[in-house]
Amino acid sequence: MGYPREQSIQQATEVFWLKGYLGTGMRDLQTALDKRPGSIYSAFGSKEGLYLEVLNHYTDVLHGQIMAVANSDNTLQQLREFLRSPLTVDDSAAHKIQCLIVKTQADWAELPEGVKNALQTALAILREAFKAVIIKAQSVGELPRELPEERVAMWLQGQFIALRTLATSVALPASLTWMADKIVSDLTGDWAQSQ
Amino acid sequence: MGYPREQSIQQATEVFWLKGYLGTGMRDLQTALDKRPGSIYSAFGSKEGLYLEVLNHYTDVLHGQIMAVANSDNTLQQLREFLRSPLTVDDSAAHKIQCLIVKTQADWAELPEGVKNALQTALAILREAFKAVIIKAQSVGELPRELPEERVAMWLQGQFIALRTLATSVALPASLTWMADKIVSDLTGDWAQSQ
DNA sequence: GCTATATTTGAGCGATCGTTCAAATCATAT
DNA sequence: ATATGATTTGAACGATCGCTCAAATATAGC
Repeated sequence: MGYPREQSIQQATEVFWLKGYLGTGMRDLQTALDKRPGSIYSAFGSKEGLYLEVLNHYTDVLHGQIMAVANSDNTLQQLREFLRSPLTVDDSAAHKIQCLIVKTQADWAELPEGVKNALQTALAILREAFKAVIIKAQSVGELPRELPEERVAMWLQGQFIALRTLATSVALPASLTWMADKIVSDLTGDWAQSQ
Repeated sequence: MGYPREQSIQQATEVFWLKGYLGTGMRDLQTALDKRPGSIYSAFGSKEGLYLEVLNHYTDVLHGQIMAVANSDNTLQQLREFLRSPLTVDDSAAHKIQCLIVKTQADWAELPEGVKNALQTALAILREAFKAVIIKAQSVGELPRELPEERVAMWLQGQFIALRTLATSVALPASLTWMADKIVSDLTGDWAQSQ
């Protein structure tokens, strides 16, 4: 019975993504999964346990997207499209633009210790994927070799966070795609002065 | 009796900033303000009413800081220091790094309508202040006149958000000040290619 | 000192929170 | 068909949520 578990995680992702960790109640999850509390608790242990599986799945998907950029040729072109891809969606899915990790981080002080640790890990994993993009771009000659990869990776993760956060409150897609382009442009910009 | 009201707002700011809107309970506020529920409700009407005053005060302060940059000479130098200023604090005040507006935005789907509107307004006000910085920098010749001011202002707001968000999870101040410098550098970078 | 007004107190309201668990139901093998 | 084990059900627990309001207290004018 492994399949309904995957399905439950996806349905739970919808709810946590829309309402956040604190904002999501077990009764919201019961409705979304169409399961009664006992089933959910026997399958996932707790609200925290279910969220951790949701977060893992979310991180896996995002990690896959970024690594696809890193494994492509013309890395920067793929990065540009990755940054641009989900900036405009219909209103019913608007909540899926914001980064789920950042969204959950906002509740930091009230989160269970396990969730806090998982968020830190997820951020580090994705930062590593961004670093892989930088290194790949260097290896194909699209970026200079002497970049500080760690810092640029953090910077790029910040750009991703900024884009997704702005996209939830700025209703001008043209401005956002312009910004996505500027990010790639700033990556390839003159680095001598900022070393 | 205007003074204790100011004081209450500051104490409430501490709590909302630490715990977020959903994460803050009336009992947290009762403890922080050292007031019983009736007093708080007669002074502010509701949890939402108190939060709105907190948000206004926060926005005023931040707006003042950004406009001080816009009203200075050597605008870009001041901007650089504004971006760098609060990136390293002692752990007990770590929550004050994150932008309170962005933090509250994370609870979007569960917020009262009045709070949602106030957040949108606050973001727009601060974006306008960032635009004033851009225009001032143009007027003193630190930035080219032909910039798309609206978009650059949005981009700069995004950079601010990214810096403050990263600062809550990345424990390397040197990387963050490096990023602050890069932001100013990217502002003055070559713009011909990204138009 | 006394009265009138403003403010604060704190017990407690109904609703919802995450969670539990005995009982009912489903699945499988003989 | 029937017994056995796995799964699901749903009522209900104690705790906490935002909030109310009659009573107690503080303040001000005369």
